[in-house]
Amino acid sequence: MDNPLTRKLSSFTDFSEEDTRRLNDLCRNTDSYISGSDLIMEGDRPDSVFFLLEGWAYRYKFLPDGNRQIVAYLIPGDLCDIHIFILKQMDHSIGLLSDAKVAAIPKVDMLEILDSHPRIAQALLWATLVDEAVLREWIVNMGQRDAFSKLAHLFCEMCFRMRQVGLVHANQFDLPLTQEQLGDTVGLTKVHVNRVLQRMRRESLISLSGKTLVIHDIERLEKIGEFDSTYLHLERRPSLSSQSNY
Amino acid sequence: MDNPLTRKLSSFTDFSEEDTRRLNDLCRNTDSYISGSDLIMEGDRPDSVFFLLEGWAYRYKFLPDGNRQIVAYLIPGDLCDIHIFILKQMDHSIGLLSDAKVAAIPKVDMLEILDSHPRIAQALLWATLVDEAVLREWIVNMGQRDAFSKLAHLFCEMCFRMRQVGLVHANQFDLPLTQEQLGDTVGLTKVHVNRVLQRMRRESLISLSGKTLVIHDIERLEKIGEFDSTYLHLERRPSLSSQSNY
DNA sequence: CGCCGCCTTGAACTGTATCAAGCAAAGTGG
DNA sequence: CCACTTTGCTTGATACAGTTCAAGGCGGCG
Repeated sequence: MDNPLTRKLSSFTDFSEEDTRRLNDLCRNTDSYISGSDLIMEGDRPDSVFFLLEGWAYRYKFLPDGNRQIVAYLIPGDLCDIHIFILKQMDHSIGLLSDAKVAAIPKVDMLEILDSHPRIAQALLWATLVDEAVLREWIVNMGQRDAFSKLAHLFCEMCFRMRQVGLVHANQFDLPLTQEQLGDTVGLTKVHVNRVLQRMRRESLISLSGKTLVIHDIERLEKIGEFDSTYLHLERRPSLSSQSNY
Repeated sequence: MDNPLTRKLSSFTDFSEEDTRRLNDLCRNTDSYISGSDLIMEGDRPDSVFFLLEGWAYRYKFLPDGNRQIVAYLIPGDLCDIHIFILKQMDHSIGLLSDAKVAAIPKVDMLEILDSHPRIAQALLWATLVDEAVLREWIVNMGQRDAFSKLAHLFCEMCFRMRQVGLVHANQFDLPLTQEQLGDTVGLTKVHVNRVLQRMRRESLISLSGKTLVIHDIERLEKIGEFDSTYLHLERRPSLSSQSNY
């Protein structure tokens, strides 16, 4: 019942009994993967949609010079490309940052659900639109903020997203990233990330050790990162009636 | 007939007579806007989908300090958020970079087409997935490349996109941007953009004056920008049969 | 004509990268 | 269970890409 997909999508709409049952069915058959493995590689043409139930994953691209850029994080409740079957091939890879539990939903099942459960279809569409909004906000982050603000913003975003799926307790949550990966996310070197983190600790903003982040002063962190959560579209829309599933 | 939407979407699929006619109908009623005006503002909840027929537009966000980040360019053939009616409000604004001709497609018409013309629906979905891929590539651009490569990459991307809609002739096309706007796109100051452009001119890579960009050596520019067009998904998929419209 | 937006140039400054080394914790294999 | 390796974190010194500030020029437009 209490699965992260249902939980996440519920912040967009209320599901019928039937909807909820269908969503839970989807998550019945799961596979376990170990940290560090890749779910999908650039160039692949997957025939299932992967849906993350436990653990963290990330989208990334490699560059000719061996550098890597992380372009998104996936946390429990997130889907890897609902409509991947439209494009010819993946233009990026998806790797796992922790051991993970994943449900692979065959294309046909996916299509059937999208057809027969408009409310679910709409909620999934909402989720992909939010993903897009997150990409835009990352561009803002990389283009306009200094190192300190960049990381502050990232931490705020992950806190909000993790909270949405019930994985934050007392402003504390899993963040299974190395400092180098943080750097590859916001376009900094690991050395500089290290120094920024130290400053954050010194200023009693956060604690980060092992794979756990504790945010001590979220208001201040939001201010520093110029974080405004509206782009996450967490609030319910006023009315959902009379909406097509597109 | 020869309208940029049809032309763009044709690079994804072949339309039937009926599809083409419907697409052309959409572009029958157009509005003209002048350069500098805003099509949609952050916070709006538009009830039409705007579709750009002539001219350039851009998505942008303002920051508390007054800085601006450009998060996308829209060129003829591009749509502003097909499914905007899913989200509660716009999380960014869309402004015009030149005088423009725009078709406003009422929500109901949009929904009707999506329902009754699966091939069009699929093509539009393809277009939004490409938009998303472009966002990811921009993140890579901002995170991993130096000023010279950033601008080289941007110019290559715009050249490919403009070519797709038939607006490039002899490697020359409209680029109605100030140096400051270029800077707001890739996260540089206008001063530095200026110096980079001068270097590009000195090295006979481009000419840029007025609002026209000429690329003299696209191969070299691609190499400098590490540009690889696969993320634009310009190639046809092998088979389009037996696909749902999702 | 005179103003204003945009481009250009120069000089000084700084945030972040680079390079290099050391250290601690966690695996790994014998 | 201990040596060994690996991986991630930390620190310092130095270098430079890109910023900031400031001023001048030029072309288009009211």
